[in-house]
Amino acid sequence: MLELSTKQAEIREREARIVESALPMVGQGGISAISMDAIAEQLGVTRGTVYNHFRNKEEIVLALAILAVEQRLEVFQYAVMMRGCPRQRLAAIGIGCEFYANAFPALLRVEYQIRHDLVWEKTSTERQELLQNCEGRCMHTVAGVVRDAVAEGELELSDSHSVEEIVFGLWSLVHGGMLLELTSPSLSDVGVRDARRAIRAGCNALLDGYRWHPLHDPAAYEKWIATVRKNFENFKPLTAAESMARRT
Amino acid sequence: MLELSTKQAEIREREARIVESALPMVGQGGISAISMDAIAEQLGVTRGTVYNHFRNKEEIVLALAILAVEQRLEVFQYAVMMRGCPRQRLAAIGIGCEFYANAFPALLRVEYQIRHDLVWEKTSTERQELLQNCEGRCMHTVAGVVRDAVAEGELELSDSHSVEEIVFGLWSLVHGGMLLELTSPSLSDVGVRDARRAIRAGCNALLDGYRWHPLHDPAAYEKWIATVRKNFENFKPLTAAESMARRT
DNA sequence: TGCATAATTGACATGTTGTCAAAAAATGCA
DNA sequence: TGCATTTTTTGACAACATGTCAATTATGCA
Repeated sequence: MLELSTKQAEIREREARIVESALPMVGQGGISAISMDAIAEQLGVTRGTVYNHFRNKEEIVLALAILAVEQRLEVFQYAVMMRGCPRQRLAAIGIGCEFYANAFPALLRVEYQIRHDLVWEKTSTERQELLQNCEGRCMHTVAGVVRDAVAEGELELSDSHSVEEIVFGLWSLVHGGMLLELTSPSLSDVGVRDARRAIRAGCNALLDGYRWHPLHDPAAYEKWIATVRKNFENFKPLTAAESMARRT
Repeated sequence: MLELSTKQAEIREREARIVESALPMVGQGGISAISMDAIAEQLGVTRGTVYNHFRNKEEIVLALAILAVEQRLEVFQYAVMMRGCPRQRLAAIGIGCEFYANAFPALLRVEYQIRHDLVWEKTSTERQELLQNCEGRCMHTVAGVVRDAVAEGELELSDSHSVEEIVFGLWSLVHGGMLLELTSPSLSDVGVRDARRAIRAGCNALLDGYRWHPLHDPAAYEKWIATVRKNFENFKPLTAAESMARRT
């Protein structure tokens, strides 16, 4: 009984350790930088054992992506709990995205890496669904705030401004902007010094364009995001082990 | 003399053929789907010869990316020539992006693929600079329209709305949105049926948010983009061979 | 303790990349 | 044209990584 739990715990824990040791690799050099050899060596086992947990590299990356999106979801939910009007809470999610990018740069890269290559062909449907479910919950969190805004009369929907399209617009802007910041070496050559600031400005302009009230007020906004940033100092990250345990 | 030019032409032409035959591979399965063997076989030479042209796979991908951005630049310049007020010409560039994505899906994928992996470590600085220069010219084309709008009094700049930040905002939104459309299998699950429409709506809202006049008028907009789309039917694509030749 | 089951190992087959000396072809020159 | 020189091409080779699997070892349970 004691032996059993010891062994089982070891195996369970190893799954998290595999994923953890793959993270810096994929974070730095992409999927192809993952080395099964290196992972095995780091864990003190042979490659065969690693393959016992994950059928291939891609499966590991997918597991990492799930971890990433779970962490992001955690951040979003933390942001959305803050007290403020819907537009403020939406801004908090935006600041949450920045916080996430700062606190978990490798996870951010994984989110981008996942959208490529033959990952989708080589991985199991179950894990893929796990990821999609998680992404869906992220979007749902944002959509909830948009719906609150409508309910409270801050925002009026139209046929070209559905809740989903608004969420998609914000998502695209933040996602695209951060990707450019991360991967475009020539950004500052082109005159964009502070990509984050530009993304925030873009989001505010976008919301103003949707006529989401109260319209952007620089002073009030700066004050609010300072509060939000302060709040995020108390955010408790999700560990790989916790995330694994949660799924069982 | 005749022999010389024959041989040299063959080599020059082969460079384009290598790039062309790599395009569908990377377009489908990412960088790792490029097979030097397959390329060599398609050209009827051995691998060694291919390595004589490009030091490694990544260099080929980079060459493809240059081709892609050159094609995009061609599209942008075509769009920007259309007769209309600055906001209309900017919309034409947006439609140009859609046209580009439809007409050259593999090139679009290359543009995304390039932003990953160890491409930047393994490739030559010269080719990297070629790409950055080309990207810069793309952004410059867009920035020109923004500056026109300012000159004509359609748009007022502020310290949070510089020309560069506006271009970056639009770029992020379109880039991010198209990437999501391309790679997010769960988009329609989440309620986004027509990503392109959502991107257009987002761009219009963004410009309205920047208070770029004339503000969005659905009827006029639809009419204008119909004209633009019609115009694009006469667009003449740039071939790989032309692009190569141009660089010499 | 001993047997059944599960986990681990490491050698192996396969495939791909990038290198390089030798062979072949092209070029230039007398 | 014939020959020497330079360039291009070739194919064999080393290095390396992946994924498989039969044999070995460890564990769980009666």
